[in-house]
Amino acid sequence: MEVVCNLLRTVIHATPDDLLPVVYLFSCCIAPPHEGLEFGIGESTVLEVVADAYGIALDRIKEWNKKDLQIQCAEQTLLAALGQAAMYNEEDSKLPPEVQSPLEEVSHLIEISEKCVIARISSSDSFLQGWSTMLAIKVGHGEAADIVKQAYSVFPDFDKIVSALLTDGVWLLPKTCKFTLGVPVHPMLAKPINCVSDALTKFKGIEITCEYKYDGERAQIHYLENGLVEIYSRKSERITGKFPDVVAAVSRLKKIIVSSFVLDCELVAYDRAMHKILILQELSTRARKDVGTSDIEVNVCIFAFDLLYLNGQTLLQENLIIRREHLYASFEEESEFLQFATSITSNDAEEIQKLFDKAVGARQSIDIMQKKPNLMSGSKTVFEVKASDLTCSSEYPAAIGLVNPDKLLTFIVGGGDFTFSIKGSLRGARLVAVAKMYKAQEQRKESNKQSNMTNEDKDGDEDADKGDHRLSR
DNA sequence: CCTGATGCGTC
DNA sequence: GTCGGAC
DNA sequence: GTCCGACGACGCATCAGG
Repeated sequence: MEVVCNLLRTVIHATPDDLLPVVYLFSCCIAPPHEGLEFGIGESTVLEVVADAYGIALDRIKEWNKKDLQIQCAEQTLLAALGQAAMYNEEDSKLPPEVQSPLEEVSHLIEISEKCVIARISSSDSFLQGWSTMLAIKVGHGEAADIVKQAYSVFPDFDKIVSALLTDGVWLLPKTCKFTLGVPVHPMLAKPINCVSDALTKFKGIEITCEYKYDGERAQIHYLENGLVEIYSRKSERITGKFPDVVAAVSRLKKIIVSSFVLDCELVAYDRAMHKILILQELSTRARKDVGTSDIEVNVCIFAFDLLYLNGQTLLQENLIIRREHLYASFEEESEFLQFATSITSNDAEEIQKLFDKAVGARQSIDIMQKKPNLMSGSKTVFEVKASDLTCSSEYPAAIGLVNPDKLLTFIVGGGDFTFSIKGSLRGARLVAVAKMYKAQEQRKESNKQSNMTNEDKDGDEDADKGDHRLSR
């Protein structure tokens, strides 16, 4: 924590322009999730790079990978290893004496990087903690962390948040970075419990509200003033192209008075002839890219359960009951296309149990959930902000670097930038960059080691490491 | 052109 | 989505 | 309790190889 704090402090003082890259470095991503920028590096890629960098046959690497090497979380591992390797300084650059073969060296790097990654990621939002702690120190207040977290949960865009922080400071953050149409807010997730009575115990004395949790795909639908529609998935990926029918339905079924909205809903496969909900598996057979309205085979019904934004104004500060009223008032139900999620508000155990049984009995794939207490008690705090809301997507946990708009891939490591221009396809270009990076690092270490070894022992594959190089935790 | 391996998203 | 370990 | 990783099933998208 202190290290993170000092790092950020130093960056802000010395090279404020680097703050954004550093923030991305810490937050394990290269762009806001809805922009769809990804590294696209998987396990096989890592193996290729490793093979290439060491001049070892790919087949052999693959064999090792099966048995001894245990490369997991490929992208995270490799990138972290690269970053860590690049950060070696004179004192630290010595490999342990037992590390002899290239394979062991790779394993060693992976091991180091694993620690690095764990240290960073396992403290949940260490980046934000450091951030906010630092800011809190700066302004002599302990609330900074919450403000930053709140801002990010509602407006997950570091580009804007960082620049707003630098120019206007943390206290204005709620104003400079607020919920914005077209930027998906982190969805509120349900938390599993064992039975209805557990929930009642937990929420004792608080009025609660319950609703069906339909078995489909979570969607957050943004409708802009100009009629443009965007749909975002649970992980804030833009999935508009997968659901042209939903775009049409939502445009048609919004009431006249509605000029813009953000609808939180579940997209459920639906048999319109039979008026029947279909299982999730049916939904998953839909094509995903550039779907035309005419070639849709599996229809969906929108089960709407929340309205986060309406006619130019956020509803996030309202409680769930109010938001529901807005929801009901803003759309026409049409059973084949859009339905409101079945719900009741009650603290009577039997009534709730009845709804639960109905959900289970009538439609096997539907269960029931309870919203968070502050959402149903009329509290002003609508979207509870937790550390988990800030967790980066697990898919790309350790992106070291970022892709600039001008198509440069930049690695920010070891106090220096390594920039490679992108040629050809993005994917291929990234691989080249990674490979170059790796080789450059190799050379650096080579010259550091000097005295040791005449050359890399390319054939040093004998029995590799029996030690525990696995990435266990 | 088809096919299997791989990647990656959904739950 | 579930599970279980760490705090 | 909370957080966060590992884990599983499934199906589309993509691409290398035949």
